[in-house]
Amino acid sequence: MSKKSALQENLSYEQKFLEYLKSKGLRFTTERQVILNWVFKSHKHFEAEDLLMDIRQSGERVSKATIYRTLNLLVNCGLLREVIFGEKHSHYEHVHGDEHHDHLVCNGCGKIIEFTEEEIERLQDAVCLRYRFLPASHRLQIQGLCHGCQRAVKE
Amino acid sequence: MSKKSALQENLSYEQKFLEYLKSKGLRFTTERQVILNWVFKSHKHFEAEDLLMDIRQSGERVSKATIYRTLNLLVNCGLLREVIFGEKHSHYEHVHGDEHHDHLVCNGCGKIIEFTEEEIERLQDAVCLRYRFLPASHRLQIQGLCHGCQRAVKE
DNA sequence: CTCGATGCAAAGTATTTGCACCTAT
DNA sequence: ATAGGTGCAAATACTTTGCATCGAG
Repeated sequence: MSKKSALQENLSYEQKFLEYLKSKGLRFTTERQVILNWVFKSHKHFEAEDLLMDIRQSGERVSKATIYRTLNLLVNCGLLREVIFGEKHSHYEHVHGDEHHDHLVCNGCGKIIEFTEEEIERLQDAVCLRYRFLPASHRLQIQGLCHGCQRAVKE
Repeated sequence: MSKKSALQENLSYEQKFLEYLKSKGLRFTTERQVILNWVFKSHKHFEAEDLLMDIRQSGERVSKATIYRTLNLLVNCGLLREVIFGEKHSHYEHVHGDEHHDHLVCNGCGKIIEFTEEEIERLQDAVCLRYRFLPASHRLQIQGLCHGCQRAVKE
């Protein structure tokens, strides 16, 4: 299993999006191209507003409505996942193949730590089996204080 | 360990709320009394809107603003927990002592199945230890199809 | 050429807030 | 008496939608 280069990854995102659009009879517009590029330019979590700002600052121009419409498409085609961190607006992150991770959310500084724990995933499947439930996705997030913020509180 | 009667439980909720209010120099008003009664009248998950409707239909009168303000108090004093089911508005459920459960959410019929899995809780603590993270609360929810809805899809 | 896409502004939701009046303590 | 509380309506924050126009295939 060789690691894919950033370029290859980027191409595969575009590939996947193109296939999705074609399968639904939708079009690959300039705006969708621009948004796709920005979404996959960094690997951080982001919000619709962040994306809008970044694109505006770069000089390119896409309306807020189109941002929202396109983010929904990207979620539906499996390139993005919506992760909720307790705030009222949506946060998004990239989906990489089958890899799944969960989040530790610091109530102090807002930092988000990603972790994976195979055993928890396995136990979730066991729970689903027990209830004859067919899982499609899941979210696990633990809120608390990161190491740095614990020390800040003690002082 | 004897089971507490519904009456006893209800009293203990009121007790806890009263103590919380006193500790913060807040007042126990008629409106807060009414809301408290309705919140603990049933054991189901509910939303602010549900509560407002129920109270209005009963003939008692509390404004929407007061509902929201009081729900926040009840969350802060540990009597309610906010559970998020992917919708844009908040859902609440009762907190019973230390017992914690998580949710299976059916994308078909909206049914919510509660489950507890000690081992998952234990593994979460292990993860926190690994990252020197101090957990305060967590949410795990699995979305998918319940048994009934799986059959409906097959047909 | 045709139908889907875009931008804009208006409409929705869910929740919070400012303020004048009210009431528990 | 005096903070804190309440209702109301207006304000907010995020997201969706209607519609006239635009552009990809």
